[in-house]
Amino acid sequence: MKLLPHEHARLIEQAIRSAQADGELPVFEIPAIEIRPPKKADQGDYACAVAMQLSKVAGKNPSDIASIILKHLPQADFLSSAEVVKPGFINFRLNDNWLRAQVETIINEGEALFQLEIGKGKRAQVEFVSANPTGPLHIGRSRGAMVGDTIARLLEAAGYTVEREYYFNNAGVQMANLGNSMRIRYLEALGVAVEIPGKDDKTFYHGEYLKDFARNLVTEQGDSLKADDWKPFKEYAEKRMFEIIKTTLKRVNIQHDVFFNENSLYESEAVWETLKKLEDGGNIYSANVRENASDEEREKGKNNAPAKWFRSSTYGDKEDRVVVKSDGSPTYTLPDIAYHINKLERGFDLLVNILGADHIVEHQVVKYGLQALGLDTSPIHVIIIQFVRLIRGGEIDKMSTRSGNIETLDDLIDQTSPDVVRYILLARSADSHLDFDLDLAVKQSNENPVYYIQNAYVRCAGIFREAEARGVSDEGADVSKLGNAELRFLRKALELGDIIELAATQFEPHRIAFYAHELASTFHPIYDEVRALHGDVPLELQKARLRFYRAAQVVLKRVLSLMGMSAPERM
RNA sequence: GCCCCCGUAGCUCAGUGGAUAGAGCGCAGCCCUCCGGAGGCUGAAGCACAGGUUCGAGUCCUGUCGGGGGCACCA
Repeated sequence: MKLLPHEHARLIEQAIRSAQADGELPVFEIPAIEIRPPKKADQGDYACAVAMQLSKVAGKNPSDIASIILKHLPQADFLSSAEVVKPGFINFRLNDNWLRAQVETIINEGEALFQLEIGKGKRAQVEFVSANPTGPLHIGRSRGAMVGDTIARLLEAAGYTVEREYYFNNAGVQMANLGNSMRIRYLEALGVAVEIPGKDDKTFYHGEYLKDFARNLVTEQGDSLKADDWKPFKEYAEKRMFEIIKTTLKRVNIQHDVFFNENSLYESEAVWETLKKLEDGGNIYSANVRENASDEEREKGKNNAPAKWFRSSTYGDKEDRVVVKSDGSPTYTLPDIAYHINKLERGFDLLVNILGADHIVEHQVVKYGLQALGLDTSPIHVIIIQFVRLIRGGEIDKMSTRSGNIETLDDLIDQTSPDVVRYILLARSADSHLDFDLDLAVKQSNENPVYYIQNAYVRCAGIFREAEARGVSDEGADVSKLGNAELRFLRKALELGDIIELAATQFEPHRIAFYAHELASTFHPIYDEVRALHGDVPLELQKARLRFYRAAQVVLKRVLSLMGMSAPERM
């Protein structure tokens, strides 16, 4: 299906070239031509402001330029008119018959509606969630989950072959803490007198889930692990936790293709090879404090054994970073650089990484590391997600996995629905903080935009149930009978391709969420106004309108599926 | 102190350097003898402040003020 802004832009470009060939416009380099629907319907269906931009290089006033462009504008089947307006806008109107014919095009394309070719033959990877399996997913992570999965869906729609990846750290301190916590719960479940660490002990995971695991483990293994250290407990808890996380994600339609664990970077020696490469490039030095440290830091670190520092300041960092601690173990940074090297080596054309706002600095350091190794970081795109605050009873509810007082994604789904959770977490720009008002999401779920959007689809489904009961079919319908109301919806429907393109290339999945709402709010008045099966409507018109609702249903379903939401047949 | 994000309607947020800045919730009214009410229509109400760039700024730049987050030999 055509992307109309590109089609219009091509016409204008041809017109400018033609005018230049005729000497009506001077020769200049033609800029990227932006076409978009104007804010007001009476300004046409698409508009172009290029004449204003060209005023200086062309040495003419915008209106004259626009008129010249118009004079040279080639014919196009989708256009009915083009006109020059005040300062120099060129406003286009779509041809109504062409628009009506799009009903059939939409139905034919079906679930592949606006399947684009931007990423044709290219492979993309989206890494998201990537939470360590130390507890159930909480709302903070969930936002990245919805954003990441929706970006993946949009990239697929843009033509990419997409892999969803989950990176987790099963080598670090947190996982050892998990093992220790599990071990304590296991001993507790056995009836051994163990001291349960207090709430302020940040090395202990207080969640109820570990108690459950412990009871299961006692059932499975009895007291045979009584004398073991944390390791088998970590293995057990990790495995169980992942089952839970995967199950939770599946509830909201998310499935990763690859689970990549940090351990494998140690097993393959990639971590140490990365260190070696950095050392070979002269990027590493050994010292007890960083070079250029302040007196205060120097004093504080003077008794430290030497650590290995990455001279990231060479690449623009404000200070150097430790990559190997004085005890010889690497910080998170080193395996993370190794991981990104691994990603780049896997040959993806596009690497999208969804991170929480607390990872900005870390990611910068990784990037400096890759640059130090002379790698091209241009395929990597990082999407920083701002925090989610849970609002309950008008109060801000701070979330932390380790406090035990967590609001999990599962809880949230239980209290609302997978579709509601997906939509609310998606319908916000990643740059904005998101206040998730739990009371509102639960109490007012009947007035939720999610239902408003889905109801548009449900209404189509209802019409077809009724049509079937009455024996009315849309086979062989004559879409030329469709009226202005239906045309309004079709115009909006044809913007879907532009939204997919924009959202996929800019990694802004919230755009599809807002579009979905706009599309629904275009639909509902029409549904009120355009009766398909009413007794007063002639049969041929009934068929044509049914055909229209068939197309509307296709568009609505496509939009819902791009957001990973269901398209229910009934409410 | 330094770094990142945000300041748009009473609240929560959209808005790609273009024309008269949009939605949801809330508020004030109105509409269902419909195949289909988790619906439709109308109204009140807004770009934090000050400079700058530009033919044109909510959008870009600088500063001020306000809110959130980050500044470990944690991950």
